[in-house]
Amino acid sequence: MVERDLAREGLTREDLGRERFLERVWRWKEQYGNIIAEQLKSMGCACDWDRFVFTLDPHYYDAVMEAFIRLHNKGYIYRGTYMVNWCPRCRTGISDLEVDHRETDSTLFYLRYPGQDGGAGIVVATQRPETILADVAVAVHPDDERYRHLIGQAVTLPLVGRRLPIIADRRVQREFGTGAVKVTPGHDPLDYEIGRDHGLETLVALDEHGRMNDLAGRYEGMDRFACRAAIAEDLAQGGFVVRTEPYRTSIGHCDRCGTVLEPYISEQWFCRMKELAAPAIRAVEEGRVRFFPERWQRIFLDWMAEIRDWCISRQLWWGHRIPVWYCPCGEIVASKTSPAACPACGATGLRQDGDVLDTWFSSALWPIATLGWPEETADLAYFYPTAVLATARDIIFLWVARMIMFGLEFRGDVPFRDVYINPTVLNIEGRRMSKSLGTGIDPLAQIARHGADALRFSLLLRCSQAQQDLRFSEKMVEDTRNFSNKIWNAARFVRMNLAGFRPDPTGGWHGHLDLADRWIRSRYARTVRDVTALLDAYEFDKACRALYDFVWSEFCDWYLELAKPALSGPRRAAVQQTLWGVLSGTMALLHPVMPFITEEVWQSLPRDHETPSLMVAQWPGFDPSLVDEEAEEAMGLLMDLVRAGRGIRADMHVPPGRRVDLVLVAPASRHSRLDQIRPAIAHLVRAGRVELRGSDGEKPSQAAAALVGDVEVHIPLAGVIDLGREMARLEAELARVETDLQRVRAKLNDREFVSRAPSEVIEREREREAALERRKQTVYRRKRELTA
RNA sequence: GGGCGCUUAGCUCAGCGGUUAGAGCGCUUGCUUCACACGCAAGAGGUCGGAGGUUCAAAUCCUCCAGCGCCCA
Repeated sequence: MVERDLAREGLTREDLGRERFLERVWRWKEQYGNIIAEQLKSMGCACDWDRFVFTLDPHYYDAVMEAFIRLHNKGYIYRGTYMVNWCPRCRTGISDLEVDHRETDSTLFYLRYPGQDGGAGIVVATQRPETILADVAVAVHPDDERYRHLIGQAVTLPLVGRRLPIIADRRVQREFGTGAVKVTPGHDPLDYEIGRDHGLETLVALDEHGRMNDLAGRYEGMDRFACRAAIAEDLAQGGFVVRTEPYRTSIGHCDRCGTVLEPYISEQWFCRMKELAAPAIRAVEEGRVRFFPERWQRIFLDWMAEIRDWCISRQLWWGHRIPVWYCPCGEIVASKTSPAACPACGATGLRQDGDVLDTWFSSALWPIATLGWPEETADLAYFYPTAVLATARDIIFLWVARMIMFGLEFRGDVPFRDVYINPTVLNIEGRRMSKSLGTGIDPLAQIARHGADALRFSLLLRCSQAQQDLRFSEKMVEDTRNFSNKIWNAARFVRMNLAGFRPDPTGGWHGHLDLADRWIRSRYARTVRDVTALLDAYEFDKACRALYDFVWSEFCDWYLELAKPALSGPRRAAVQQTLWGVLSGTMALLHPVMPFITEEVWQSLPRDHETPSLMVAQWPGFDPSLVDEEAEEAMGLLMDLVRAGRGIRADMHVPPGRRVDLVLVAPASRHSRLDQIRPAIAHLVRAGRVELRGSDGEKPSQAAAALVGDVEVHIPLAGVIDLGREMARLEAELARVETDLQRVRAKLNDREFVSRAPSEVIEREREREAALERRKQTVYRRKRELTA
């Protein structure tokens, strides 16, 4: 960023000088460096802010130096002249991982290099014609019949006139272009190897800024792309261009500034990876580090198996300086502190290496350096290895892998047990969020508008392990803001009704409980169990959904409605106990997802004041004694009956305010249960009276009806009922039943099904058939009654 | 070129061998019902990307194809 600012001012870091440049970087860091930390705080992330450190802080800096020296002394760090990825804008080498490969449209030039003997010579293909200035040979595959006779001969380099030998090498791809390639060891990694193995000279035609150098003759000083155009033109003029064709290829760009990279020969520091990678691979294979979603493990291992040495030096001014000193006598000293004198010749004033370390080198030490390494601190003993790293997939190789390797190397143990890879947040069109594209969403603005809880919930609700991306828009935050609102209002209702209530210190779970209390406590217990297991498995979307459904569709929609009448009756205390217990516990379950509202609600409820905050409260435990199958079944019946009653009301256009009567017709065996839920049904359907009749008794006339299992729900609508409408309802129901019946019977008549399917599946189909048949008869009877 | 992920209601996604495929949003209808209109109630809406195959049974397993996205070379 600082470099970018300077560029805008027309300055370079050399113009400023090292000291003033660093001053500026620090100023920038002070100003903007904490933005992410502030965002995390706004989002309610419970980080250990007391241990907030920066990798250039003195202690951390020292740890980085220590790590370098140890690896250097082990022989894992070496220096050499190699071809690296060079960014001409940043003027630094970068590692393979920082190369951003982009599919790009280019042009492939077919160039004729005339034979030295005056013959036709050979045609080579290239998409970087400017690099011919550094050509030293032409190579063909030794088995290529087309060129075998030319091996050992020579051609003339167009525009330059240099003699180029024709050599044979198995690394030449026969299918590419003409099968003959120009060899440019100074500007291509493969050519570099070929040149080395054939003892060819390495010529370089570019400087570190990506401009043509003195080797380029009259092109000297031109930018590489301008030169490409100029040379293409000159080659065409000279008749050397046989043809050109459009070509789509992958071109490396600098991942921080987007500049097209050049393969460039320079002296760099490398870290050997083989020895460091082996224990990391073993740790993952043995499950000492686990990935969630699991598929990332494969990707990690595949990459680790083919790991290459890591270019760790950067020609930048900002960072951890490489702790190596050079003496004019040729001695090289690696030392954490500046050596007073050369150990070999005694000379003073040794010169430190000008390069700094790749930032990922210091980042790789994060899990240990933040805990005090290299000292054996109490923090290290207590916290290491940590439990889980949550991060993004694009950083698995850059950071996760290196933390694991360094953790094992320097501390002898993995840095974390689990690695959770979150989905990448995309905008609603499925595009990556990026500041420069303007596709980003500012979390602080979202928080200001809808609250941090809504932002967190809306994101976590979409953190499914099934997907590697998540599409996101402000509308989604708004939707969960509504959930926050729902929680808030439910809590308000509970608080309003808790006057005079004191929580039972024994938990109060076993007072005088009604069906609804037993049901919601049972559902709550299951939610505790499910959510706990889901969070343990990093299934955040499912945990969120379970909580959302429980709070909204069960607690609010049903329990609160049933609590209303009960609160003014003799069971008030038991209902209060349930309201309080379930709501408090639910707030605890929701706390990791929505820390602010849950804390607020929890604090506003009666509680024991020994626990100061929900943050440190006990996580709700699963109480199997609360699970009540019978209550859940009874409540299921109640809900179905209520929905049936409401459905009739809506279908028959009964005005919402109007009380109706309900007649439940059912076998005598169902009566005691129906009797139990009768008041609740009346309340929820807004019925005046709910009457119970036996199946063999008289059915109400002039009524609309629906069927729930073996219970008929009738709503007498004398004078109001629309016979045509009710008949249409019955016809529709009959059609549904008939199709289902046909489907079931087709199955049961299939001999293969009956002989091969498991008996419980067949039994279930038989029961279904019987139930559908009963239903059909009932509808027929209703039709007869209506027309009678 | 190799690998991975995705394709289910208008949108965003669950479901991943066995009842009539679900949710939220959006849509339709009705409702100021004393926690909540950022709400309540009732509804409409899907040949589960395509083609084969395995199976008594496929959205779910296998193969191929197409499209979208990501990673590596």
